[in-house]
Amino acid sequence: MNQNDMPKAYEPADVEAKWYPEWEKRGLFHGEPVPGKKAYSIVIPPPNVTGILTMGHVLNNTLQDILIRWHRMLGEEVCWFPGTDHAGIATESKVDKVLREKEGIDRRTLGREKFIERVWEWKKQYGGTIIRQLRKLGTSCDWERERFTMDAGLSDAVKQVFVRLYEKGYIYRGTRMVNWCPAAQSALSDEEVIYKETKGKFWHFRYPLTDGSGYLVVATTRPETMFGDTAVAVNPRDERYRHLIGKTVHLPLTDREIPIIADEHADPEKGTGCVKITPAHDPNDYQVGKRHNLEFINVMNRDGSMNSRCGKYAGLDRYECRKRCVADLEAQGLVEKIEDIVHNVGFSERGGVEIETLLSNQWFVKMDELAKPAIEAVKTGKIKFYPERWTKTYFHWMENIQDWCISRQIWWGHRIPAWYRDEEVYVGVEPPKGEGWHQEEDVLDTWFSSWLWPFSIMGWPEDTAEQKFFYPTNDLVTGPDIIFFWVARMIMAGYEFKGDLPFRNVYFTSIIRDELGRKLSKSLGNSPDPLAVIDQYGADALRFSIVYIAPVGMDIRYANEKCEIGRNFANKLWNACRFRRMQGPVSGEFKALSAKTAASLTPDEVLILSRLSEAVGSVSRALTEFRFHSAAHEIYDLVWSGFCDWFIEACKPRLYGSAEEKNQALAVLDFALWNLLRLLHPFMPFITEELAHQMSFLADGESIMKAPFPVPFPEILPADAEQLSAFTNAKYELVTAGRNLRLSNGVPPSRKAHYHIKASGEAYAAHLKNQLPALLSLLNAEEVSISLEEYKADDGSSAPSLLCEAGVIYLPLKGLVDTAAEKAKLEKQEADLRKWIRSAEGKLSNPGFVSKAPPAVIEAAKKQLSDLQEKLDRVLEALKRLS
RNA sequence: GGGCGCUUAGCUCAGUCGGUUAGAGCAUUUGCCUUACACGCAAAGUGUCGGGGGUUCGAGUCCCUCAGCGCCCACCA
Repeated sequence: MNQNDMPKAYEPADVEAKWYPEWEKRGLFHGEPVPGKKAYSIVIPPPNVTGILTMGHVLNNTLQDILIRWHRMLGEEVCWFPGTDHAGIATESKVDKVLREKEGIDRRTLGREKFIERVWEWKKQYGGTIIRQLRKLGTSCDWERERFTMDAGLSDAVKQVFVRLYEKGYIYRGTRMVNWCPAAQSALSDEEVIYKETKGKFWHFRYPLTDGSGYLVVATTRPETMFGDTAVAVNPRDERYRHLIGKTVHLPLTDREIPIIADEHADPEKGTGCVKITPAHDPNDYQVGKRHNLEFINVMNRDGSMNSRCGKYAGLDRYECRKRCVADLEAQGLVEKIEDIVHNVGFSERGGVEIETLLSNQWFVKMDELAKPAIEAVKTGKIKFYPERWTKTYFHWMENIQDWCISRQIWWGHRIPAWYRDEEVYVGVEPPKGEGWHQEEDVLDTWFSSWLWPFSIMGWPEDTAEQKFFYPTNDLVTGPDIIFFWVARMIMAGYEFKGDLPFRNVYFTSIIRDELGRKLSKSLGNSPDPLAVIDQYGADALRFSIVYIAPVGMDIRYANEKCEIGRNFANKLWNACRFRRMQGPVSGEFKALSAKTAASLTPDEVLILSRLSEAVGSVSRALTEFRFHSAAHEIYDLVWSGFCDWFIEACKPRLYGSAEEKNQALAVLDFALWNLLRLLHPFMPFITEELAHQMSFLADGESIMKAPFPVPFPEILPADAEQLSAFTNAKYELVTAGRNLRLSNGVPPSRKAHYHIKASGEAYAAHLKNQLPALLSLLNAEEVSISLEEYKADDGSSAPSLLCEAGVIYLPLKGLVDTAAEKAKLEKQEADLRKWIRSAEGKLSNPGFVSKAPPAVIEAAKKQLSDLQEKLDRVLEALKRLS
């Protein structure tokens, strides 16, 4: 091993390409049921099989990998179950689009069977993209257990669940108002509709009374639905219209007469107070229609065009129809006025088009009974949410839960296991015996397989060792946007089918936005490609940066340049190790310091080891509480500031000193580095593995993945560690002051300086004298004299000085000193001190404080005041000397 | 309309149980290629903790209130 074989800068690409296949080859990601051993498991939120890696996935999977790697190092039997989701509508439209563009075939001309074959082909060829990309990130999923929601086993689980719920009476088929997506030509669940503020018109139309006595004015945003109107409603208490109740109006553009009815639904404050009732196309009108026994007229085709009930408008697209209706009504003088309004309009989450609410025959799941244990689990804290506030969102939804529309009029998905023959309906896992049965054409909502994921992935409904050992899983990491779609439903499914919760903790990640706070989206072009970022900065850099910048429980503002944090940090760590290697081979004490070394620790060593031991504890605590970001900050600060800036610099003279000093310094460096690498490994897996080998902490064939996670080591530290650390910090404060003096007085860095320190007391003086080599090195000084006396120059020249906890540091200067600047600096110190003294005195003279504050706080305040006064005296002395 | 969150340095954010003089990174200024690192080192400046009120010996932190911003749910006449 020689010092030249580590490049000056860390080069991630080769290191990542080397280690990932190695880890996988050695089976380090694999988890196996080991009865008696502590289990730790996570199921991945399965990305869409059509998906490509986004920054959202990066965050999500990095956090999961941190947890997984951490627990693996804790010696638990760990398994991270990966896989992908068949994503019904998304995949179907994706493949449909590809077929149309590349081959000019429509899925309908292809037919159901052929089309599904093509989707499978497409899935085989392109479906693994996101899984390959996840490997680049370093995720340690158990790839041997990769599953797909349409795998045979998972499809069995879906059928089982459907049949069980049907037999329990929780699944039913019925004609109800549903959300209809004209693009997908399928029903959607309520959760798949997103409402957007949209500019629209509020048209006021005249509906003539059939008795010729005038007209009513109804206001609507959807003129084209008027062909489905079967009444006009007014509020029974509305004086303006009471006399019209029971009469009829002529529905314009048709030859129909419809009644004027009284119903509370009509709001006198809204519009004109008269509402057209379209029971087949509006949820409220549907209720009104039921109350008044109105006719339900569906006026639309599956694709959103108008049907034969619309007379000459039949076949027109809904928007075209709207235009023509308005024009024709205008021509007939039936338009009273047109207002501009902004209102919320529902769009299909996937298709991006305006949805229709319409009456349709669909399959539903009754949810209220399923919700009960799931609500209870979160209420009692058996399942915990982080951040906790998401429980409110959860409870609100769960306590107002609606039946779930699970049927979809598409082809790609789990076909509903129901068969029809004439009026008979058969529901079962296997098709019915006998002739004449045909299976339900509809497939199930994608989430109907996702909600079973935590146990279907482990082989349910078979009774498997995996379920016994790994179920319930421990933690779930996912975005808050799918709390209803997925999290809530998994909890319900867990209790219903396994009789137990699916996971104990749910960590909701931040949502990633761009630098301006906008959501990342393809159309805005502000969606960075994680693979390009990995190429540029390295996977570890991306992982670390995104955790480092993720604010707790809030959205992340991400920009690629922020990956410099992680890249620079990786480089810093790399060079710290490179420096260490230049000093010679690894010592035998990296795993545990010898008693001899521990007994002769220098104050600098005591400080860094104390900090390290504490950091190990607080990083572990932070991870337990899912405070990833504070763990990352802690490690970053420890490595950069504590270890590199101070400790390495302070130990340099010892490395060039006696053999005994050098060996001790190396032992401590190695011990600290081996702890740091393991502490950091869950966050930056590649570089830590590489360095552990570069440093020979590990032999060939070993991996840091299986090395024990560090534990605090207070037993190594001396009894007076705290005091020694305080002295050392005070020493560093003097160094900073000395450097300040040098810079502000223009002493070039190339020149070795001379300093004098007037120590604050015997204890400080002894400590500083004892630490002279480190002081000289840190100050880049030739000489530092230490005494209890202030500095006096033989030739009468003066010396600027700065006041610190441990004493006053002087930088004697031959020749001219900028006394004005010196004086100004001292005067500022004086002013600050007086301000703080006033505040301290004020506090101590407050009778309330003295009588009510805890004694320790009062003592601290007294000590602070006397320290401040002492410092002020010294500043005043210096000022006197100057004038 | 209901709920949740945010507002701290130029920017992005920490700030634990209410307790010394409110911190970090980036950016800025100054000096440095000092033999691990210029993806670096050293030093410096920067605050009405959104406004107002209250509780308390003591409030960035707890309570009330107002304002601005964001998100979720409900609401398509």
